[in-house]
Amino acid sequence: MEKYRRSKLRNRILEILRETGSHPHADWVYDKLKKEYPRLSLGSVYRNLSILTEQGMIRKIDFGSSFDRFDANTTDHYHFICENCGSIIDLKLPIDKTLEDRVNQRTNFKTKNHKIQFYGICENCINP
Amino acid sequence: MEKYRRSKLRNRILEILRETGSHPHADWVYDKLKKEYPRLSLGSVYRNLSILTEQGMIRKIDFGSSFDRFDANTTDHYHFICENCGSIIDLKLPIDKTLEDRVNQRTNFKTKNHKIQFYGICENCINP
DNA sequence: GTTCATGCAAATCGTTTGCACAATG
DNA sequence: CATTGTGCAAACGATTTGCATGAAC
Repeated sequence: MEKYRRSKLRNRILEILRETGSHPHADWVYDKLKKEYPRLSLGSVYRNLSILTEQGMIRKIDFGSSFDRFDANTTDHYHFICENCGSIIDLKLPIDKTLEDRVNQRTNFKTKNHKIQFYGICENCINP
Repeated sequence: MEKYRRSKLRNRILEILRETGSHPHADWVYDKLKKEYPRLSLGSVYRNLSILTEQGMIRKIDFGSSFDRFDANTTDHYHFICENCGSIIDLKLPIDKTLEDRVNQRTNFKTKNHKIQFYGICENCINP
């Protein structure tokens, strides 16, 4: 009971994504494959990216929600995102700047800042 | 040389955002204020949220880029985001599960996972 | 041959923008 | 009065979807 058939295009999209170290947009994939598949449509790229994501072959980089959220707490803080109810909660945890040191020691990047999101189940959803 | 005048609506939006601990969408703010301002338009909400963000009174919670990005590396890893060229780079840094312990100790949440994004300047942009 | 994948174009949806009028200073 | 804020509706841009045709099995 396979849900999806084999598709050359889908395999190729996965290949392309694996070859590049970057984290491209659908558009970039489309441009990259347009020469190879002159009749390629952007819709098919989106469809296949979504199937590959569902299959766990690739990941979408985002916060889960597709639209903008705003936060009146402008001091630096980490976020907890409840996987059940979707709410985002500010954490009182102190900011750990040593994490940035770890990056600076192991790479040639200059890190200035970082954000953390924790995922799990919030208090309200554990004890309703 | 003030850039913006005082606006009752904008003050009210800021108030609403400060009152709630959550991190609402524009839509939620709109619904919340619709009774108070029956002629309110969603456009004005967006405009004011954007002004408040520019003024540093509130923050937008996002990755900076407005469209979806995909990652063929499905093993857990942290990301480095270059503030100059915008590229997102996978880090080889080990995942630090003790961070989740810190959350679990101080809250009643059950944390299962976390993501980190580091922001700064990448190697290529430091030495072009 | 039946079912899923594709190209194409139209639809969708969150967000932005142009305009005429109201509010601010 | 000069300029910014607002409501309204239209525009925008990334993504999704419906439909007819082509590929997979």
